[in-house]
Amino acid sequence: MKIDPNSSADLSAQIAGAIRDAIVSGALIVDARLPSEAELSEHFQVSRPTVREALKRLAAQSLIRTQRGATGGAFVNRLSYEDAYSQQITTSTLLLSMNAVSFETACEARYALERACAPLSATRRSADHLATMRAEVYRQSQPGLTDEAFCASDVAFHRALVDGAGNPVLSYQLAGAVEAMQPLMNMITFTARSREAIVALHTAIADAIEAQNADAASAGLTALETETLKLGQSVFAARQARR
Amino acid sequence: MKIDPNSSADLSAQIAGAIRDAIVSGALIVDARLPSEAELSEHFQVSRPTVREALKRLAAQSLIRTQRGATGGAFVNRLSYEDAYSQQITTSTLLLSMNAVSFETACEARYALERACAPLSATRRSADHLATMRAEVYRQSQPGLTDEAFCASDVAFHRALVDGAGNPVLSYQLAGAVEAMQPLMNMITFTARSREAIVALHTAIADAIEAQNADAASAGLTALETETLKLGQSVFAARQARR
DNA sequence: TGCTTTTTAAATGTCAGACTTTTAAATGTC
DNA sequence: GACATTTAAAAGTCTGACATTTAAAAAGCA
Repeated sequence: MKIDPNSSADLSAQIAGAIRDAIVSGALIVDARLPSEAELSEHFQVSRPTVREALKRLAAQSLIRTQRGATGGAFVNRLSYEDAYSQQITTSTLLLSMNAVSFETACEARYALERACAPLSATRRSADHLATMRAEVYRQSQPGLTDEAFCASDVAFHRALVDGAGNPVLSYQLAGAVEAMQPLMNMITFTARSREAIVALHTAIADAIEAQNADAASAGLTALETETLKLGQSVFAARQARR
Repeated sequence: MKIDPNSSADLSAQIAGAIRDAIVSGALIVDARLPSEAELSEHFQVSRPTVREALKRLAAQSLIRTQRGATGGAFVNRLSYEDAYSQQITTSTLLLSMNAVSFETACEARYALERACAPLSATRRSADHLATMRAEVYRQSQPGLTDEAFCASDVAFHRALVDGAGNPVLSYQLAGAVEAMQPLMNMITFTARSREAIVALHTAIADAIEAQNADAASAGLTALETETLKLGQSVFAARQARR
C-alpha cells in the first residue's frame, strides 16, 4: 500500500485510496493497527494534517476507528451490519430525493425486493418476527394514529417481514429500499378507509407467513403494491407532471 | 444546521454531522455552495483544519465536492447512480469478507434478489440487454477462458439481466449483491463440465427473457442457484468448518 | 470600441510546529 | 501485593503561513 505517484489529485484522497485498497484487498486485517499519524506522514512524505484528512475519509466510511491515548491509533474496523444499514439508508434516501426517482419506480423496486424475501420468510418465520408483525398490525388499526406514526409502523412491519427471512445479507440490502421510501410515504394522507385496506392486507400477509404459504404472501404483497401505488399516485401525479 | 453542543465527540465529526443533516433534510439544496472554510471555522468557532476534516468526511461519502479557485468551495453533490453503485459495492464486499458470511447465505440472497428482477426483465427486456446477455453467454462458451474471466463474464451477464428490469433503483440495490460475490466466486475452479452446465442455464434464462416468460426465467435462476451452491460447497466446506 | 493579456483576489491544498487531552503502562510507595 | 503517581505515546486541536488554482477584474493594445 506504499505507492503514491505525483498525480494531480488531492494527496489526502490518494492516501485514503491506498489505505482503503490495502483494507479491501486484505493486506490490512480486521483490528490491525495502522501506523501512527506521525509514521504515516513520514512514510508518505506529507504533513500530519494531510494524513489526518485521509484518515477522516476512511472513518466516514466506517473502514477505520480511532482511539486516543498511549495504545491508541487507527484500527481497521470490522464493518458491522448496523453500520452498513445506516450507510445504505443514507445513500438510498439521498439517491431517491436527489435523483427525483418517481414514486412508481421506488414502489416497484421495494415490492419486488420484498417478494423476493417472502418465500424465505414463509419457510423460516420465527415466533418473534411473527409477533412483531402482529403487534404492528394491531397498532395500525388503532384510531387516532398520526399519519407519521402509521408510516413508521408500516416500516416496522415490513422490516419484520424481511428480517424473518433470516438472511442478514437480504436484510441489509433491503433496509435501504424500505426505509428510504418513508419520506415519500410520509407525504401521503391515509384516510380511515385506506388504512382499513392496508391493515387487511397486512393481516393477510401475516396469515400467509404464519401458514408458511409463500404464494399467498407474494400475492398479498402484490395487492399491497397496487394499493400503495393507487394511494401515492394521486399525491405524486402533480409532482410527476412538473418534472 | 447551526448547533454544536460541548459534547465529548470529535469536533470534526459533529460538524460533519450537522452539515450532513442539513443536506439530508433538504436545507442545503443540490449544487448549493457551502460557506468557505474560513467562514465555517468562524461559524463553528473552530480552526480551519478541523473544518477541513469535517468536509473530507462528507467528500468521502460523495455528499459534497470541492473546487479550487476564485469561485471554488464546497458544493452539495448530486449523488449519481454511479457513485451509489461503487459505494454499495465497497460496503457489500467488506461486509461479506469481514463478517465471514457463508457462501450459502450470500448465494441465497443474490438469487432471491435476482428472481425479484426476472419478471420485470421478462416484461421489459430491450434488444440491447438481450444482446449483452447473448454475447456474454457466447464468451463463456469459448474454451481457454481463465476462471477469472469466466467470473467477470458471469457478473456481466447477471448485471444485464438486472438492468433489463429497467428500474435504476433495483439495479442500484442489486449491484452490491452481484458484484460483492465475485471474490467468493473467484475462488472456485470451473471445470469444463460445470461451465457447460452454467452456459446451458444462462442460455435457458436468456431464452426465457426473450420469450417474456417470467416463470421460466425464475426457474432457470433457481436451477442456477442450485448449481452454484453445489460448486461452491466443495470449496467452502472447509472454510465453513473453521468458523 | 473590442479583443487580448496581465494582474489580482479568493478559495482550496499543503505544510510546520506547538499545545491539549486521553490513555495505558511503568514506576514508586505503603 | 495493592494502590497512587509519574510518564510517554498517541490522537485532537490550534495558529499561522505558503502554494496552487481559478475566474474575474484591470490594463494594454489595435
